[in-house]
Amino acid sequence: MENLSRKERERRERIRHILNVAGSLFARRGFFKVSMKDIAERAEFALGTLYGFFKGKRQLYHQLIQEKIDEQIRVISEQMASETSPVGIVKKFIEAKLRFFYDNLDFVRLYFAEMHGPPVYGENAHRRKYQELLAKITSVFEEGIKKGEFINAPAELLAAMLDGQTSALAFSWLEKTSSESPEMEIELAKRVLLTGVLAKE
Amino acid sequence: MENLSRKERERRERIRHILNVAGSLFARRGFFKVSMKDIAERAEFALGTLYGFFKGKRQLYHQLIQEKIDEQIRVISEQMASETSPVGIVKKFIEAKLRFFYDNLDFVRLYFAEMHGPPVYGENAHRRKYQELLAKITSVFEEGIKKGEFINAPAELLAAMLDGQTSALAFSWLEKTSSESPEMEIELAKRVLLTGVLAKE
Amino acid sequence: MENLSRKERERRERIRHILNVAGSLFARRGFFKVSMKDIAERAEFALGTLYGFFKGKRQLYHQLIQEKIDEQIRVISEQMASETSPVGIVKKFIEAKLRFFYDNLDFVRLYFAEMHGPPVYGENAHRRKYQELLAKITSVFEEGIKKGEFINAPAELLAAMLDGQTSALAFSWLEKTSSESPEMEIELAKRVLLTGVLAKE
Amino acid sequence: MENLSRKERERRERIRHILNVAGSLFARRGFFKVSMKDIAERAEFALGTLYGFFKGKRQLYHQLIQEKIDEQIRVISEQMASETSPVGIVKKFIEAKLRFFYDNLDFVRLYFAEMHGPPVYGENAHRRKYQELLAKITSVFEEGIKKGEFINAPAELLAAMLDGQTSALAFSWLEKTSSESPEMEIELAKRVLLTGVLAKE
DNA sequence: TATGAATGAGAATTCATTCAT
DNA sequence: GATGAATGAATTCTCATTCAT
Repeated sequence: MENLSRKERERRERIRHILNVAGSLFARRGFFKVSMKDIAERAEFALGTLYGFFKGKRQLYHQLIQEKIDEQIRVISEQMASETSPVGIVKKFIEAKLRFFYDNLDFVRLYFAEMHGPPVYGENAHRRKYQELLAKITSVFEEGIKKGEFINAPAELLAAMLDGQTSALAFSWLEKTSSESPEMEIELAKRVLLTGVLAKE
Repeated sequence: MENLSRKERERRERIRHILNVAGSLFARRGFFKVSMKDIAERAEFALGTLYGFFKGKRQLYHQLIQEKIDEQIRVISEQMASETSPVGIVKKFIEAKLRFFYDNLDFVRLYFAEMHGPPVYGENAHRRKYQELLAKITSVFEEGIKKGEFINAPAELLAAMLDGQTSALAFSWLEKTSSESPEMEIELAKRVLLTGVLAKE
Repeated sequence: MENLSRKERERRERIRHILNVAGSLFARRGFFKVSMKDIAERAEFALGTLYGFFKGKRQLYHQLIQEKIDEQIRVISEQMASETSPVGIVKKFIEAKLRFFYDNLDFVRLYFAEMHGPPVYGENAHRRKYQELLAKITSVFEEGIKKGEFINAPAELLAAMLDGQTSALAFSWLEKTSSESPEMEIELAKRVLLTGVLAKE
Repeated sequence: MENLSRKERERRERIRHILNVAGSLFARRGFFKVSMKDIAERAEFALGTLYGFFKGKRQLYHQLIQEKIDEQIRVISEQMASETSPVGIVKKFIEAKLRFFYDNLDFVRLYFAEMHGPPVYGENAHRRKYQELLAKITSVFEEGIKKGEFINAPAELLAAMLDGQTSALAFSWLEKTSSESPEMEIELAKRVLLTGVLAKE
């Protein structure tokens, strides 16, 4: 994995650099309000140079989202795999998702735009990928329901609510001055999802 | 309020018609993939005519979102006002929000794009308005916490989670074949928010 | 055919005007050395305006060639139809082709570029059309050979030679100061084709 | 002429190789649809390396055409020099030109593009060179006319027709499955030029 | 008021050429 | 010399907006 020539290493660094710059711009302004010239200027490359790294604007954007979503799914899936009980898995999902978003705040808006916004292009490969993760959560809920751990309700709605709840917490970080760590939100999300907001009398 | 000349009434009808057409297009394709010509054709007006009704594309979009969000906020606020206890108000919020989205499915995507996506233009007056509603919910939670009805937790996070949870349910309607009524989702949202997903042994 | 609104008539005039301007530029500089901006400037329209008349540069060029070649084929075919004997038809072809080129000197270079040059785009619909005309000439030669009017030789080669000979005469007009009329060339072409260049002793 | 260092010999071989590759590409796609990168890839050199051999794309193309046309003119002129009578010289021209094109089919299209198409660049040195050859043919016709061998007609038109006729035959090879040898076309061209297509009764 | 042709600024992309390695 | 990454000018095409009819 490290048998890369200096050339190749530098190339990857540059691609990484451009993707970071582009990600930050896309997150702030959205796909259509960012021009290739904008990206080139911020990345300190000439306009034409970008086309040596990426086939075009679409592909650049695609790759950017792809990599992050893949990473997100991988990280979350790994965490979930460390647990066996449905409740445990769901807790891990909350933990992993919030931690990932906390470490990738720029990505939060891109994620929302791509998952919930109008399609940037015809493609929606990313949505499908993430929905596979949600499908996994759905089956975890199904199993939990069967085992009597969870209330009897449509599992895919439970999964959607879980996802919406955690996303909303991540989104709140964008608008407020961010806290030191995501721990509080993680604990809160677990607690509210599992036992609700009602105080037990 | 009805002392309107025929001319004026017709004008409003046309504006309404154009906004509906535009809303449907924006929801499907997003602001930047819809041209004024598209809107004009679908609305069966000439391109230039749109500029007699709206100052420009921005303003048209702005007004479209504005009206819907205002209506949404008004409807939800009214419902909430019919209750007095914090728990009751929160339940009403869930009911009203989901019902509104259910009746305005086109608006769900616009809402997501506008609230969570990158700003279409510099403006974000709408977000602020909706956040006032969330602020209201936040203070409801605060009151509920003080009264011992809700668990002790940052109220604005509880509000965010509530909002995310309900939005996720609305969003699920976009992707699945829609059900006959939003009742099931309303009940589920209330139950999960209040008492969580854990089955009581 | 004349029930055209003023609007429509003006539109056609403008299209005609642009095609003329473009034809002159393409003839002088070739497809790739003429930009849409060049055409717009010469036609005294704004760049974007061209796209209201033509789908794009390809289509503009395509239409330009198409119309001229269609007209050329129509004119030549009509003339040929006025004769019945193979020799008479071939003479008419020479007359009509040279006269057409004489009246459309700009088109001569476009014709050469399109018929003999590398394909401007994948398309070669024009070539095929003209080759249908050549095929007609070929069968005229075949008939003439059968009737004993023409020497016994591959008819398609006779057709090719006839075509090359006349094209060369038309091409000579581009480089020299043009003569008053094409009559001399027409007579010469007929004579040389039919009886050759050798003086009878 | 052979006192060349190995270095210099290799250099010339490489130039030859690149010119061949480029000629094949230009013939197929035309000057503007072939990029230096295309040529470099096909020639298995790095892009920048081409600029060590040629000043630029123009010059490469220029040299390619130049060499071929020079060779063609040289070969044809040599053949023509072996005869003394005007008729004999004209026959030799036909023979030599057709044979040259038959042996250099790739060149046929380049020749047409360069001689009859719009100028690739401002230059037309090649046309002038070839026209010197045609001028030679013209004076051969003039002499033949004076001697009573040829019909009395503008000699430069006779030369043009001869050239057009032979070119058309060469061009026919591009579109049909090529024959084994150019002999038939050579004999046909001579016969038709000299005595026409009419059968003698 | 309604129309839609005209405008031109702005965006993506290509490619000949240069130059540091 | 050879390499190919970097450059940026040039080109095609789109579309919000204006304005004469």
